[in-house]
Amino acid sequence: MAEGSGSGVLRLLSGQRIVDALFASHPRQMSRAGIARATGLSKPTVSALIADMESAALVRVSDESPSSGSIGRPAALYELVPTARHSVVADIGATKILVGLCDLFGNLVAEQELETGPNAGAALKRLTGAGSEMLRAVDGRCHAVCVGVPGIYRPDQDRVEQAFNLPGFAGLDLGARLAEHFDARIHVENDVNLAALGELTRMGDEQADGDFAAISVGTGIGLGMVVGGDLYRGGTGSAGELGSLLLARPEPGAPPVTLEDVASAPSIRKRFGQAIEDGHRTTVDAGADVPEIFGAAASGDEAAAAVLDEVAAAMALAVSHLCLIADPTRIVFGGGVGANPTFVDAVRGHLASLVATPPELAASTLGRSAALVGAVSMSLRLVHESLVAEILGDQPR
Amino acid sequence: MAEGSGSGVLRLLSGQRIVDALFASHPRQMSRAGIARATGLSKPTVSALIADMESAALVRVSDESPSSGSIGRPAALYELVPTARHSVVADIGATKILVGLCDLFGNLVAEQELETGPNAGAALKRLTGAGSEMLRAVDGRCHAVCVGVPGIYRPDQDRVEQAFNLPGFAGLDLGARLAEHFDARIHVENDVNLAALGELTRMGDEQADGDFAAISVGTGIGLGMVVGGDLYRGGTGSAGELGSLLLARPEPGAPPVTLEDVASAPSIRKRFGQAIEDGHRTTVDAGADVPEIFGAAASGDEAAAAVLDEVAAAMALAVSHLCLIADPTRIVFGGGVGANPTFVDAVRGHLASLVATPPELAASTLGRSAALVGAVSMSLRLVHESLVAEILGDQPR
DNA sequence: CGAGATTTGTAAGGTAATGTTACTAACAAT
DNA sequence: ATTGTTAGTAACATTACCTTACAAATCTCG
Repeated sequence: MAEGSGSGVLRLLSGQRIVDALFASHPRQMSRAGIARATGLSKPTVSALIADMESAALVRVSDESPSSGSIGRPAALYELVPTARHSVVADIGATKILVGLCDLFGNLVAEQELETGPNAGAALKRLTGAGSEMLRAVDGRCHAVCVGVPGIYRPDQDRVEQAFNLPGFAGLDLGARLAEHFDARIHVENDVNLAALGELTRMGDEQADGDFAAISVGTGIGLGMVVGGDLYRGGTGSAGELGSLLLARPEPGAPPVTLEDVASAPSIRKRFGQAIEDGHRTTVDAGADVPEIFGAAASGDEAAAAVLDEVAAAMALAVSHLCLIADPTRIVFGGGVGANPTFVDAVRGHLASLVATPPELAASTLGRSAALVGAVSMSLRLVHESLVAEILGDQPR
Repeated sequence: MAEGSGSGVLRLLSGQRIVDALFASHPRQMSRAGIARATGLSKPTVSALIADMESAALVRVSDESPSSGSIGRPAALYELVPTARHSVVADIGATKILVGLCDLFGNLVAEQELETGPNAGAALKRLTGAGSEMLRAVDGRCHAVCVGVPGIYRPDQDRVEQAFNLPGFAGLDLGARLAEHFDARIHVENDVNLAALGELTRMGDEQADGDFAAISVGTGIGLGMVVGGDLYRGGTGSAGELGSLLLARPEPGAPPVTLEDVASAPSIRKRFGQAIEDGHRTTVDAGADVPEIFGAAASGDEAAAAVLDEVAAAMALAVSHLCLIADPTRIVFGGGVGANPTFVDAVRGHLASLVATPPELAASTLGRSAALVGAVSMSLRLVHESLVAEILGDQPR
């Protein structure tokens, strides 16, 4: 009842240190003596905790060659069991849902693409069904579920909001719905935020020292930020609504011009058509899609170049605001428009004249799976947080 | 040597829980039994730790009436000794330096105003001298020093940068200089960031659930943000350079127009003179200062109202960007211009048409001492972090 | 091929810190 | 005066750690 500090707290701390050391080592194998050196714990302590973890099937003795070549008694190398826990990850998009299953190390061991369709309930059922099926296939327990949605999710109210591309999902209590199917830690997150997390993990952990932003430019425009290793969500969960950013003070009577009105994929196509009507020369069809337009711009097409310049200038202005307010050290552009290197180059050119020390700009290499990679990363965080407590806490006290 | 988990870690955790409970209680007095209830620790444990803290003069038995009126044996009420530790706080401004001394609870027990002067070295000497004198007066030890500067401070390099109003401070290794005079934890921080922290503490801890921003508008324009209770500094420590924000895409050849070009105090005065030249009617002198101009605008003066409208519109546009990118729940305006309620009202009016759900806007009530209050708050954080370790860690092992 | 070196892992004992139980102390109310 | 209630303490048990010492397994060198 007392829940004091003496009942296992220290043990959990020590266990966490061991698991952290195992995750951090390359390759993820260590002898107990090595763990003791790495963590500062004593050898007997490590042995005792490892024994518990082994009986809980969290770690096992590796089959590897017993590290021949070194002097002394050969070590018994322990490694984490990748299948000890699985997580279901998903990215709900306007037309497709990506579902995956990842193991303790974040390896995607299964992946599937579903139709979103018009009916949120049916889509959700397909999602949970696919996830459950994947779990059954590996005969695994589910430890965490992380789902990305193209809208604002308020964790305190468990409601999806402003998911305009997703009929039926508005107001949905997605967390509770998922909890009906999975006895696991549930996490719902904006898809652009997850994409930012995905890009960050792809970059390698070491470059993640500064603050980081990911801008997704496609049908809409969104911004995800990672601050000090954690996602930044803002006071009401609606940070990063970059698409609604005003490019200039609205004239009285005239409708305001937002970034999305200039730099989203539909706007770019419309502006290209307009540029041709305005008499700009071109070799491309007026109904071209964005990659064609940008490709033409890169090879000197006048109308396409004019549009690209206009679009990049608008985005550069928005990025300059972002830099002055939030000062990220690196920005990755993703989405159908943003991942285009021609686009990023053009933005970089404009930005140089707006900001004294512009941050690094890069085009995403993850493509459509950025949010799913981010969901994996988020799942791993959840696992790291609670895995040790679950393993060691359920011991007979 | 081993530095394992067993050497006092648990004791520190328990001690921290006790001190936290004491700081959180109102009034800051608790019996040992009450502490045991509040922390979940057992009574003997609490007694042992309190005994150590009492012998270290961190806590003492309160003189208060022994809580008559309640049944049972009267409790010995313990309280933190406010003078157990002191912190030196300072706010270095362009013309004045505010120096203060605060106790364990953040009460300012001494305060003094110095001239900044043109010589950084001499100013620093006056500052440290005043601080040392205050410490001598209370016969106290210095636990933390927190100093605010009007520029960017990079903790990793210990350098003050972009302190344009502060001749001699550019490139100064302020942290090391302070460490020469005070054997204490040293913290140097941008003054606007400290002001944000000050406004936050003034608001009361409870309103601080969301994210919070403070915008200082005076000779220059700065932004400080508090995210999840912590100051947000950005990737290179230069987040919040709101003054340089561009109000529109710069026309080729023309100089870019920044927020500071419109909404800083000098710009406002200049624009008011311009408005009169342009033929706007006025009852105020053309060389009026900002409070006079805003006062006239409030009572219907045409030229002043035109300038106020222009200034507020520009600020509202910048705030709209801030809202879409960072989504604060509350913004406080400080500084000579920003603290003016007429100004805040005008910005609020413009913002309503730019943002769907605008955050709460308020004028600062702290005035010139906002940064000093923030420095006190930051000092208390430092004290909270290291106080228990210092008291309990120096026990004979 | 055997002795020494070297490293891993285990066993035993000691220490630090906590919790539990049971007790005494002090006061209010009946 | 007795009873009840709450505060604080003393003694003991428990947890979980570290240290020291030692056994086990292998390599190296003479």
